[in-house]
Amino acid sequence: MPRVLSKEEVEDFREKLTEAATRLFAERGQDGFTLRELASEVGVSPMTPYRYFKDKDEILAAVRARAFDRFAEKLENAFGKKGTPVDRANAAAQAYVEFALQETASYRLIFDIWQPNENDYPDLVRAGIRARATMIQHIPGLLEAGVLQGDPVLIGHVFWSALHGAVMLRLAGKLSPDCDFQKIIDETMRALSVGFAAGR
Amino acid sequence: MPRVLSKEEVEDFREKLTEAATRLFAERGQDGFTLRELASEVGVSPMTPYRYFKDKDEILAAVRARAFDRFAEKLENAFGKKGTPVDRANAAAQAYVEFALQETASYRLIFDIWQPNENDYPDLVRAGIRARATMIQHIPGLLEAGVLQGDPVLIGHVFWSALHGAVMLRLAGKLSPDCDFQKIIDETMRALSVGFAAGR
DNA sequence: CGTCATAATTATACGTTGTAAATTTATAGT
DNA sequence: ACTATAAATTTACAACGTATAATTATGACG
Repeated sequence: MPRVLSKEEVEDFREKLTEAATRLFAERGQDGFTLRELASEVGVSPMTPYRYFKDKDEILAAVRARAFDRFAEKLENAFGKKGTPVDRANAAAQAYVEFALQETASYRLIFDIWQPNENDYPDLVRAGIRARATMIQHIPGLLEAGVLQGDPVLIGHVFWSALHGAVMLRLAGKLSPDCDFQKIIDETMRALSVGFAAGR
Repeated sequence: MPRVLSKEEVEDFREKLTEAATRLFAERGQDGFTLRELASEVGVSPMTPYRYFKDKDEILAAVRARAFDRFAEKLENAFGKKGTPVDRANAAAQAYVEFALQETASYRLIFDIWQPNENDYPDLVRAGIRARATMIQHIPGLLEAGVLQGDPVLIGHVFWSALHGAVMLRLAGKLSPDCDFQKIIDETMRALSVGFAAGR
Protein backbone atom coordinates (compact mmCIF):
# COMPACT_ATOMS: atom_id res chain seq x y z
CA MET A 1 0.00 0.00 0.00
CA PRO A 2 1.18 3.54 -0.66
CA ARG A 3 2.67 5.95 1.73
CA VAL A 4 0.02 7.70 3.82
CA LEU A 5 0.56 11.07 5.47
CA SER A 6 0.35 10.90 9.22
CA LYS A 7 -1.76 13.39 11.14
CA GLU A 8 1.46 14.93 12.31
CA GLU A 9 2.97 15.33 8.88
CA VAL A 10 -0.17 17.02 7.66
CA GLU A 11 -0.12 19.37 10.61
CA ASP A 12 3.55 20.13 10.07
CA PHE A 13 3.06 21.03 6.45
CA ARG A 14 0.04 23.16 7.25
CA GLU A 15 2.14 24.95 9.83
CA LYS A 16 5.02 25.53 7.43
CA LEU A 17 2.72 26.81 4.74
CA THR A 18 0.84 29.12 7.10
CA GLU A 19 4.09 30.57 8.34
CA ALA A 20 5.36 31.28 4.83
CA ALA A 21 1.97 32.69 3.88
CA THR A 22 2.08 35.07 6.83
CA ARG A 23 5.42 36.41 5.69
CA LEU A 24 4.45 36.59 2.04
CA PHE A 25 1.19 38.31 2.82
CA ALA A 26 3.03 40.96 4.82
CA GLU A 27 5.51 41.50 1.98
CA ARG A 28 3.16 41.49 -0.97
CA GLY A 29 -0.10 42.71 0.51
CA GLN A 30 -3.58 41.37 0.03
CA ASP A 31 -3.53 41.55 -3.75
CA GLY A 32 0.07 40.61 -4.45
CA PHE A 33 -0.15 37.44 -2.42
CA THR A 34 -0.40 34.47 -4.79
CA LEU A 35 -0.63 30.74 -4.25
CA ARG A 36 1.98 30.10 -6.89
CA GLU A 37 4.62 32.19 -5.17
CA LEU A 38 3.67 30.71 -1.83
CA ALA A 39 4.11 27.19 -3.17
CA SER A 40 7.47 27.94 -4.72
CA GLU A 41 8.51 29.61 -1.46
CA VAL A 42 8.07 26.34 0.43
CA GLY A 43 9.51 24.38 -2.49
CA VAL A 44 6.50 22.51 -3.81
CA SER A 45 4.43 22.68 -6.96
CA PRO A 46 1.49 25.07 -7.15
CA MET A 47 -1.05 22.30 -6.59
CA THR A 48 0.49 20.67 -3.55
CA PRO A 49 -1.09 23.03 -1.02
CA TYR A 50 -4.47 21.76 -2.21
CA ARG A 51 -3.66 18.47 -0.55
CA TYR A 52 -3.62 20.32 2.79
CA PHE A 53 -6.06 23.17 2.33
CA LYS A 54 -9.32 23.36 0.45
CA ASP A 55 -8.46 26.60 -1.34
CA LYS A 56 -6.83 29.99 -0.98
CA ASP A 57 -9.54 31.18 1.37
CA GLU A 58 -8.80 28.40 3.80
CA ILE A 59 -5.11 29.30 3.77
CA LEU A 60 -6.02 32.91 4.43
CA ALA A 61 -8.21 31.80 7.33
CA ALA A 62 -5.29 29.88 8.83
CA VAL A 63 -3.05 32.93 8.49
CA ARG A 64 -5.69 35.05 10.17
CA ALA A 65 -6.17 32.63 13.04
CA ARG A 66 -2.43 32.67 13.61
CA ALA A 67 -2.37 36.47 13.59
CA PHE A 68 -5.25 36.56 16.08
CA ASP A 69 -3.32 34.31 18.41
CA ARG A 70 -0.11 36.30 18.26
CA PHE A 71 -2.09 39.44 18.94
CA ALA A 72 -3.86 37.91 21.93
CA GLU A 73 -0.54 36.66 23.27
CA LYS A 74 1.05 40.07 23.09
CA LEU A 75 -1.88 41.65 24.92
CA GLU A 76 -1.96 38.94 27.55
CA ASN A 77 1.74 39.40 28.17
CA ALA A 78 1.38 43.13 28.62
CA PHE A 79 -1.61 42.69 30.88
CA GLY A 80 0.20 40.02 32.89
CA LYS A 81 2.84 42.46 34.13
CA LYS A 82 2.85 43.55 37.76
CA GLY A 83 1.27 46.81 38.82
CA THR A 84 -2.01 48.51 39.63
CA PRO A 85 -5.07 47.72 37.53
CA VAL A 86 -4.63 51.09 35.87
CA ASP A 87 -1.01 50.36 35.00
CA ARG A 88 -1.93 46.99 33.56
CA ALA A 89 -4.79 48.42 31.53
CA ASN A 90 -2.50 51.10 30.14
CA ALA A 91 0.12 48.51 29.29
CA ALA A 92 -2.49 46.51 27.40
CA ALA A 93 -3.64 49.58 25.48
CA GLN A 94 -0.07 50.46 24.60
CA ALA A 95 0.61 46.92 23.44
CA TYR A 96 -2.52 47.12 21.30
CA VAL A 97 -1.34 50.23 19.49
CA GLU A 98 2.19 48.89 19.18
CA PHE A 99 0.98 45.71 17.54
CA ALA A 100 -1.18 47.63 15.11
CA LEU A 101 1.66 49.93 14.06
CA GLN A 102 4.44 47.37 13.98
CA GLU A 103 2.57 44.43 12.54
CA THR A 104 0.18 46.30 10.35
CA ALA A 105 -0.39 43.44 7.96
CA SER A 106 -1.41 41.13 10.78
CA TYR A 107 -3.59 43.77 12.39
CA ARG A 108 -5.42 44.24 9.12
CA LEU A 109 -5.77 40.50 8.71
CA ILE A 110 -7.42 40.37 12.10
CA PHE A 111 -9.81 43.27 12.04
CA ASP A 112 -10.05 44.51 8.53
CA ILE A 113 -10.73 41.55 6.34
CA TRP A 114 -14.18 40.38 5.57
CA GLN A 115 -14.25 36.72 4.61
CA PRO A 116 -17.72 35.80 3.42
CA ASN A 117 -17.96 32.57 5.38
CA GLU A 118 -15.77 33.17 8.39
CA ASN A 119 -17.70 30.72 10.51
CA ASP A 120 -16.66 27.82 8.33
CA TYR A 121 -13.19 27.96 9.87
CA PRO A 122 -13.34 26.78 13.50
CA ASP A 123 -9.77 27.80 14.29
CA LEU A 124 -10.49 31.29 13.10
CA VAL A 125 -13.66 31.53 15.18
CA ARG A 126 -11.84 30.30 18.27
CA ALA A 127 -8.95 32.73 17.81
CA GLY A 128 -11.38 35.58 17.24
CA ILE A 129 -13.26 34.90 20.43
CA ARG A 130 -10.00 34.64 22.35
CA ALA A 131 -8.74 37.95 21.03
CA ARG A 132 -11.98 39.70 21.91
CA ALA A 133 -11.94 38.30 25.43
CA THR A 134 -8.35 39.45 25.78
CA MET A 135 -9.28 42.99 24.89
CA ILE A 136 -12.09 43.13 27.41
CA GLN A 137 -10.37 41.33 30.26
CA HIS A 138 -8.67 44.33 31.83
CA ILE A 139 -11.90 46.20 32.50
CA PRO A 140 -13.22 44.23 35.51
CA GLY A 141 -10.02 45.05 37.40
CA LEU A 142 -10.73 48.73 36.91
CA LEU A 143 -14.28 48.34 38.20
CA GLU A 144 -13.13 46.44 41.27
CA ALA A 145 -10.46 49.02 41.95
CA GLY A 146 -13.21 51.64 42.00
CA VAL A 147 -11.75 53.50 39.03
CA LEU A 148 -14.60 52.98 36.62
CA GLN A 149 -18.25 52.04 36.91
CA GLY A 150 -20.74 50.49 34.53
CA ASP A 151 -21.19 47.38 32.42
CA PRO A 152 -17.71 45.94 31.84
CA VAL A 153 -18.56 44.39 28.48
CA LEU A 154 -19.98 47.65 27.21
CA ILE A 155 -17.10 49.70 28.58
CA GLY A 156 -14.63 47.28 27.09
CA HIS A 157 -16.21 47.61 23.67
CA VAL A 158 -16.21 51.40 23.89
CA PHE A 159 -12.50 51.59 24.70
CA TRP A 160 -11.69 48.96 22.15
CA SER A 161 -13.57 50.54 19.28
CA ALA A 162 -12.18 53.99 20.04
CA LEU A 163 -8.66 52.58 19.93
CA HIS A 164 -9.43 50.63 16.79
CA GLY A 165 -10.84 53.66 15.03
CA ALA A 166 -7.82 55.83 15.71
CA VAL A 167 -5.49 53.07 14.62
CA MET A 168 -7.40 52.38 11.42
CA LEU A 169 -7.55 56.03 10.39
CA ARG A 170 -3.86 56.28 11.11
CA LEU A 171 -3.05 53.23 9.02
CA ALA A 172 -5.25 54.50 6.19
CA GLY A 173 -3.43 57.84 6.26
CA LYS A 174 -6.69 59.65 6.85
CA LEU A 175 -5.72 61.70 9.90
CA SER A 176 -4.97 65.36 9.38
CA PRO A 177 -1.24 66.03 9.10
CA ASP A 178 -1.50 68.58 11.90
CA CYS A 179 -2.98 66.22 14.44
CA ASP A 180 -0.57 63.95 16.26
CA PHE A 181 -1.63 60.33 16.44
CA GLN A 182 -0.35 59.62 19.95
CA LYS A 183 -2.17 62.69 21.19
CA ILE A 184 -5.40 61.36 19.80
CA ILE A 185 -4.84 58.06 21.58
CA ASP A 186 -3.95 59.74 24.86
CA GLU A 187 -6.86 62.14 24.80
CA THR A 188 -9.28 59.38 23.81
CA MET A 189 -8.22 57.25 26.76
CA ARG A 190 -8.29 60.17 29.15
CA ALA A 191 -11.69 61.43 28.06
CA LEU A 192 -13.26 57.97 28.13
CA SER A 193 -11.79 57.32 31.57
CA VAL A 194 -13.37 60.53 32.82
CA GLY A 195 -16.65 59.62 31.15
CA PHE A 196 -16.80 56.24 32.85
CA ALA A 197 -15.23 57.32 36.14
CA ALA A 198 -16.78 55.95 39.30
CA GLY A 199 -18.57 58.21 41.77
CA ARG A 200 -20.28 60.90 39.77
CA MET B 1 -10.72 64.94 -40.15
CA PRO B 2 -12.18 62.36 -37.79
CA ARG B 3 -14.65 62.86 -35.08
CA VAL B 4 -13.07 64.25 -31.93
CA LEU B 5 -14.59 63.85 -28.49
CA SER B 6 -15.49 67.13 -26.89
CA LYS B 7 -14.48 67.89 -23.33
CA GLU B 8 -18.12 67.51 -22.43
CA GLU B 9 -18.56 64.13 -24.06
CA VAL B 10 -15.49 62.85 -22.26
CA GLU B 11 -16.81 64.13 -18.97
CA ASP B 12 -20.22 62.59 -19.63
CA PHE B 13 -18.78 59.20 -20.34
CA ARG B 14 -16.54 59.33 -17.30
CA GLU B 15 -19.58 60.23 -15.26
CA LYS B 16 -21.63 57.38 -16.67
CA LEU B 17 -18.86 54.89 -16.12
CA THR B 18 -18.21 56.05 -12.56
CA GLU B 19 -21.88 55.76 -11.75
CA ALA B 20 -22.11 52.22 -13.08
CA ALA B 21 -18.86 51.33 -11.33
CA THR B 22 -20.25 52.57 -8.03
CA ARG B 23 -23.27 50.32 -8.39
CA LEU B 24 -21.27 47.33 -9.57
CA PHE B 25 -18.74 47.72 -6.81
CA ALA B 26 -21.51 47.71 -4.22
CA GLU B 27 -23.06 44.60 -5.77
CA ARG B 28 -19.95 42.55 -6.39
CA GLY B 29 -17.56 43.76 -3.75
CA GLN B 30 -13.91 44.68 -4.06
CA ASP B 31 -12.83 41.39 -5.61
CA GLY B 32 -15.86 40.61 -7.75
CA PHE B 33 -15.74 43.98 -9.46
CA THR B 34 -14.29 43.55 -12.96
CA LEU B 35 -13.62 45.95 -15.81
CA ARG B 36 -15.13 43.55 -18.28
CA GLU B 37 -18.49 43.46 -16.54
CA LEU B 38 -18.39 47.20 -16.03
CA ALA B 39 -17.82 47.75 -19.73
CA SER B 40 -20.62 45.44 -20.75
CA GLU B 41 -22.86 47.16 -18.20
CA VAL B 42 -22.49 50.47 -20.00
CA GLY B 43 -22.64 48.76 -23.38
CA VAL B 44 -19.11 49.14 -24.68
CA SER B 45 -16.25 46.79 -25.33
CA PRO B 46 -13.81 45.97 -22.52
CA MET B 47 -11.16 48.30 -23.88
CA THR B 48 -13.27 51.42 -24.35
CA PRO B 49 -12.93 52.63 -20.76
CA TYR B 50 -9.20 52.92 -21.39
CA ARG B 51 -9.93 55.85 -23.66
CA TYR B 52 -11.30 57.70 -20.64
CA PHE B 53 -9.31 56.31 -17.72
CA LYS B 54 -5.70 55.24 -17.43
CA ASP B 55 -6.48 51.95 -15.73
CA LYS B 56 -8.66 50.21 -13.19
CA ASP B 57 -7.04 52.08 -10.33
CA GLU B 58 -8.02 55.40 -11.82
CA ILE B 59 -11.61 54.24 -12.15
CA LEU B 60 -11.57 53.15 -8.54
CA ALA B 61 -10.20 56.54 -7.54
CA ALA B 62 -13.10 58.24 -9.34
CA VAL B 63 -15.58 56.00 -7.58
CA ARG B 64 -13.99 56.82 -4.27
CA ALA B 65 -13.99 60.56 -4.90
CA ARG B 66 -17.67 60.33 -5.71
CA ALA B 67 -18.37 58.38 -2.52
CA PHE B 68 -16.44 60.97 -0.49
CA ASP B 69 -18.56 63.71 -1.93
CA ARG B 70 -21.87 62.01 -1.28
CA PHE B 71 -20.76 61.35 2.26
CA ALA B 72 -19.74 64.96 2.84
CA GLU B 73 -23.04 66.12 1.39
CA LYS B 74 -25.05 63.94 3.71
CA LEU B 75 -23.15 65.22 6.73
CA GLU B 76 -23.40 68.83 5.64
CA ASN B 77 -27.13 68.45 5.18
CA ALA B 78 -27.58 67.00 8.64
CA PHE B 79 -25.40 69.66 10.18
CA GLY B 80 -27.22 72.40 8.29
CA LYS B 81 -30.51 71.73 10.08
CA LYS B 82 -31.81 74.25 12.62
CA GLY B 83 -31.22 73.75 16.32
CA THR B 84 -28.69 74.16 19.09
CA PRO B 85 -25.05 73.33 18.41
CA VAL B 86 -25.55 70.14 20.39
CA ASP B 87 -28.54 69.15 18.29
CA ARG B 88 -26.65 69.79 15.09
CA ALA B 89 -23.60 67.86 16.25
CA ASN B 90 -25.81 64.93 17.19
CA ALA B 91 -27.55 65.07 13.84
CA ALA B 92 -24.19 64.95 12.10
CA ALA B 93 -23.06 61.97 14.18
CA GLN B 94 -26.29 60.16 13.45
CA ALA B 95 -25.94 60.86 9.75
CA TYR B 96 -22.41 59.49 9.91
CA VAL B 97 -23.53 56.19 11.38
CA GLU B 98 -26.49 55.99 9.04
CA PHE B 99 -24.31 56.43 5.99
CA ALA B 100 -21.89 53.78 7.18
CA LEU B 101 -24.61 51.24 7.80
CA GLN B 102 -26.76 51.97 4.77
CA GLU B 103 -24.04 52.58 2.21
CA THR B 104 -21.47 50.22 3.54
CA ALA B 105 -19.70 49.75 0.24
CA SER B 106 -19.21 53.49 -0.14
CA TYR B 107 -18.12 53.89 3.44
CA ARG B 108 -15.49 51.22 2.95
CA LEU B 109 -14.39 52.84 -0.30
CA ILE B 110 -13.85 56.05 1.60
CA PHE B 111 -12.09 54.97 4.74
CA ASP B 112 -11.01 51.42 4.28
CA ILE B 113 -9.20 51.20 1.01
CA TRP B 114 -5.55 51.78 0.70
CA GLN B 115 -4.55 52.87 -2.80
CA PRO B 116 -0.77 52.96 -3.04
CA ASN B 117 -0.59 56.30 -4.85
CA GLU B 118 -3.67 58.12 -3.66
CA ASN B 119 -2.09 61.50 -4.20
CA ASP B 120 -1.92 60.95 -7.93
CA TYR B 121 -5.65 61.54 -8.16
CA PRO B 122 -6.42 65.23 -7.48
CA ASP B 123 -10.17 64.72 -7.34
CA LEU B 124 -9.72 62.07 -4.71
CA VAL B 125 -7.43 64.27 -2.63
CA ARG B 126 -9.86 67.17 -2.83
CA ALA B 127 -12.83 65.02 -1.84
CA GLY B 128 -10.88 63.53 1.04
CA ILE B 129 -9.95 66.91 2.46
CA ARG B 130 -13.52 68.07 2.11
CA ALA B 131 -14.89 65.06 3.94
CA ARG B 132 -12.44 65.46 6.78
CA ALA B 133 -13.28 69.13 7.16
CA THR B 134 -16.96 68.21 7.20
CA MET B 135 -16.44 65.84 10.07
CA ILE B 136 -14.59 68.39 12.16
CA GLN B 137 -16.76 71.39 11.39
CA HIS B 138 -19.35 70.88 14.10
CA ILE B 139 -16.86 71.07 16.97
CA PRO B 140 -16.19 74.83 17.05
CA GLY B 141 -19.90 75.43 17.61
CA LEU B 142 -19.73 73.29 20.70
CA LEU B 143 -16.75 75.20 22.04
CA GLU B 144 -18.41 78.56 21.45
CA ALA B 145 -21.58 77.35 23.12
CA GLY B 146 -19.48 76.52 26.17
CA VAL B 147 -20.30 72.82 25.97
CA LEU B 148 -16.78 71.55 25.32
CA GLN B 149 -13.28 72.92 25.78
CA GLY B 150 -9.96 72.15 24.16
CA ASP B 151 -8.36 72.03 20.75
CA PRO B 152 -11.18 71.66 18.21
CA VAL B 153 -9.10 69.77 15.66
CA LEU B 154 -7.95 67.29 18.29
CA ILE B 155 -11.44 66.88 19.75
CA GLY B 156 -12.85 66.42 16.30
CA HIS B 157 -10.40 63.66 15.53
CA VAL B 158 -11.13 61.92 18.82
CA PHE B 159 -14.89 61.86 18.22
CA TRP B 160 -14.40 60.90 14.62
CA SER B 161 -12.05 58.01 15.25
CA ALA B 162 -14.21 56.65 18.05
CA LEU B 163 -17.21 56.65 15.76
CA HIS B 164 -15.20 55.14 12.94
CA GLY B 165 -13.89 52.37 15.15
CA ALA B 166 -17.30 51.30 16.37
CA VAL B 167 -18.66 51.37 12.84
CA MET B 168 -15.78 49.36 11.42
CA LEU B 169 -15.98 46.68 14.07
CA ARG B 170 -19.69 46.49 13.51
CA LEU B 171 -19.28 46.14 9.75
CA ALA B 172 -16.60 43.50 10.23
CA GLY B 173 -18.91 41.55 12.52
CA LYS B 174 -16.35 41.69 15.29
CA LEU B 175 -18.55 43.03 18.10
CA SER B 176 -19.73 40.62 20.72
CA PRO B 177 -23.27 39.40 20.03
CA ASP B 178 -24.33 40.47 23.50
CA CYS B 179 -23.28 44.08 23.08
CA ASP B 180 -25.70 46.35 21.25
CA PHE B 181 -24.10 48.53 18.60
CA GLN B 182 -26.23 51.62 19.17
CA LYS B 183 -25.47 51.42 22.88
CA ILE B 184 -21.77 51.50 22.11
CA ILE B 185 -22.25 54.57 19.96
CA ASP B 186 -24.39 56.33 22.57
CA GLU B 187 -22.05 55.57 25.44
CA THR B 188 -19.02 56.58 23.40
CA MET B 189 -20.53 59.95 22.60
CA ARG B 190 -21.72 60.48 26.16
CA ALA B 191 -18.41 59.53 27.75
CA LEU B 192 -16.35 61.63 25.35
CA SER B 193 -18.66 64.60 25.89
CA VAL B 194 -18.12 64.29 29.63
CA GLY B 195 -14.38 63.92 29.12
CA PHE B 196 -14.17 67.11 27.06
CA ALA B 197 -16.84 69.04 28.95
CA ALA B 198 -16.09 72.68 29.68
CA GLY B 199 -15.58 73.89 33.23
CA ARG B 200 -13.88 71.11 35.15
C1' DC C 1 -19.50 63.78 -53.73
C1' DG C 2 -15.95 60.52 -53.15
C1' DT C 3 -11.51 60.10 -50.96
C1' DC C 4 -8.63 59.97 -47.17
C1' DA C 5 -6.32 60.93 -42.71
C1' DT C 6 -7.14 59.76 -38.27
C1' DA C 7 -9.84 59.59 -33.66
C1' DA C 8 -12.64 56.23 -31.59
C1' DT C 9 -13.71 51.70 -30.95
C1' DT C 10 -13.34 46.93 -31.07
C1' DA C 11 -10.98 42.42 -31.71
C1' DT C 12 -7.21 39.78 -30.76
C1' DA C 13 -3.60 38.31 -27.96
C1' DC C 14 -0.51 37.77 -23.81
C1' DG C 15 0.87 36.98 -19.23
C1' DT C 16 -0.98 35.85 -14.68
C1' DT C 17 -4.23 34.07 -11.55
C1' DG C 18 -6.94 30.14 -8.91
C1' DT C 19 -7.75 25.59 -9.43
C1' DA C 20 -9.92 21.15 -12.02
C1' DA C 21 -8.41 17.11 -14.32
C1' DA C 22 -4.96 14.08 -16.09
C1' DT C 23 -0.58 12.19 -15.39
C1' DT C 24 3.45 10.69 -13.04
C1' DT C 25 6.00 9.23 -8.93
C1' DA C 26 6.85 6.77 -4.82
C1' DT C 27 5.89 3.40 -1.22
C1' DA C 28 3.70 -0.37 1.79
C1' DG C 29 1.67 -4.92 1.72
C1' DT C 30 1.54 -9.22 -0.77
C1' DA D 1 9.68 -7.99 -7.36
C1' DC D 2 5.05 -6.52 -8.23
C1' DT D 3 1.15 -3.77 -7.70
C1' DA D 4 -2.56 -0.81 -5.71
C1' DT D 5 -2.99 3.67 -4.53
C1' DA D 6 -1.75 8.09 -1.89
C1' DA D 7 0.90 12.05 -2.96
C1' DA D 8 2.75 15.17 -6.03
C1' DT D 9 3.29 17.24 -10.36
C1' DT D 10 2.02 18.51 -14.98
C1' DT D 11 -1.16 20.09 -17.98
C1' DA D 12 -5.16 22.58 -19.02
C1' DC D 13 -8.90 26.07 -18.62
C1' DA D 14 -11.56 30.06 -17.69
C1' DA D 15 -11.28 34.76 -16.16
C1' DC D 16 -8.73 38.78 -15.31
C1' DG D 17 -6.20 43.42 -16.58
C1' DT D 18 -4.48 45.42 -20.39
C1' DA D 19 -0.95 45.95 -24.69
C1' DT D 20 -1.28 45.83 -29.42
C1' DA D 21 -3.37 45.12 -33.91
C1' DA D 22 -7.28 45.68 -36.71
C1' DT D 23 -11.57 47.92 -37.82
C1' DT D 24 -14.99 51.53 -38.06
C1' DA D 25 -16.70 56.03 -38.56
C1' DT D 26 -16.34 60.98 -39.44
C1' DG D 27 -15.17 65.63 -41.01
C1' DA D 28 -12.13 68.39 -44.17
C1' DC D 29 -10.76 68.86 -48.91
C1' DG D 30 -10.14 68.11 -54.04
